[in-house]
Amino acid sequence: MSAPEFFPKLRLKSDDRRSQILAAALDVFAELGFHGARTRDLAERAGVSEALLFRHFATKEDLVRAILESVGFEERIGMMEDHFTKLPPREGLCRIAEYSLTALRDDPRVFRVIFFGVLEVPDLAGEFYRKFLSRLLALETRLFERAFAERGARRAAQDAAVAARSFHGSLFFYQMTGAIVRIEPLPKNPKERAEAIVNLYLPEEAA
Amino acid sequence: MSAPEFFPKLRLKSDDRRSQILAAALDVFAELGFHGARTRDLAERAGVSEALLFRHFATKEDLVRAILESVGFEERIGMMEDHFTKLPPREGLCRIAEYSLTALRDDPRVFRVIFFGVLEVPDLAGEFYRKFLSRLLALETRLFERAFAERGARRAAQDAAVAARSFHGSLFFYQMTGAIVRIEPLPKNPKERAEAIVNLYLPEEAA
DNA sequence: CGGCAGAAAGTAAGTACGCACTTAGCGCCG
DNA sequence: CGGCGCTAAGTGCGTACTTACTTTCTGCCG
Repeated sequence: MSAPEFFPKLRLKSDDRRSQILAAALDVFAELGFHGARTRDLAERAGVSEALLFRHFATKEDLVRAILESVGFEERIGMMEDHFTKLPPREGLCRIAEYSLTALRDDPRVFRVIFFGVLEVPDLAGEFYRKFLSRLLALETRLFERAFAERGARRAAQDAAVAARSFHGSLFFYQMTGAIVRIEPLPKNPKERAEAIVNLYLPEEAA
Repeated sequence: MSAPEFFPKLRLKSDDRRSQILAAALDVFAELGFHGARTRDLAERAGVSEALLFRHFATKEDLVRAILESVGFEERIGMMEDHFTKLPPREGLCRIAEYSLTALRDDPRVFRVIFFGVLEVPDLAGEFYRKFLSRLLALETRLFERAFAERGARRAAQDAAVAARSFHGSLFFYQMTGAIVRIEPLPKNPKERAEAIVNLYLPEEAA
């Protein structure tokens, strides 16, 4: 659990305190998971009393939800949909993979909180799928459809859906082992690895 | 939680009772997760008192460990290593995929317990990686190495490791969405889907 | 075949403690 | 001086695990 952060005990504006608590909570939830994190830990890490914590967030579950909200998935996925759809499909997929691997390297905490949340808070699983995963899968499926079409129409439409799921699973592997099991080392160079992964599905030489 | 099972209240031999408790626990842990399952639930489902439960398993954590033990991973993976290494690499990979998808369809509970255990019981993550995942990855890597070698030595050795991880991730996707999120439907025909997945990595026509 | 001792299977009723969440009130800033 | 930020000190409930005790089986001796 380490020492509580050493904030000078200032009086903060409500919003500032709120986001400071959120930041601390991201840390603690990532380390300990939802059930593992005690409200005491959360308050301590933020350098405030438990009472204040409950003034800002009615329940512990609300706090996780607020974290996931603050990450801004909706916008991020929207942005991906906007930008990557236009790209050549191969590149679109590279960008998705690179984006995922980079985010993972830069801050695995977010992935940990998601995994913990999805497993430990039953409602969150479906919510996450609806708001995020299903949209990403749809985007990936469209990209694969186009990629397959470009290389001769040998493949059925269903193949693109299967490819998208397998591809997304590949990214999953890194998220899971990098953020949760934490034994496999994360790829040093996300861009390079992203291309290597896409190459498995859409070999360059065949282009 | 549903009604407690309707076992006639027999006196059982220690070993029989033990495995009956294990069976019930598999059910409950799969439904509720490690923290979510109360020892009360576990006892109720098995139709015995909590005291008896603790006579058989010293702690709740021991009980999960015993479940994972009873699944017999060590033997299963050993068997895979023995049999699948000899096969043509493409077929070996198909069999691994098929095995995973079939097991998932037949009893997702096991996968749920693993996921929950790995996330909620920190020690279990490393343990699981060492005993199981790393060995499977090694097997898959060897198969990819051979497959790549057969099709002209264009690829570096590292590629096989990346391919194995991506491939395993693809299986992961189904385990995760099938067992945890439970929105995506599981593939109806595991064998067919297994081949479709392997095809993405090693297209038939190129053979 | 009793019958009886001792082990093994089982339980009802705790216990102690950890945890999410409250209450009642203090003091600083505008 | 009013209200906003903040806290010390609860509260009560849920839960993993125990204790102390009863019931049933088993094997052995006369």
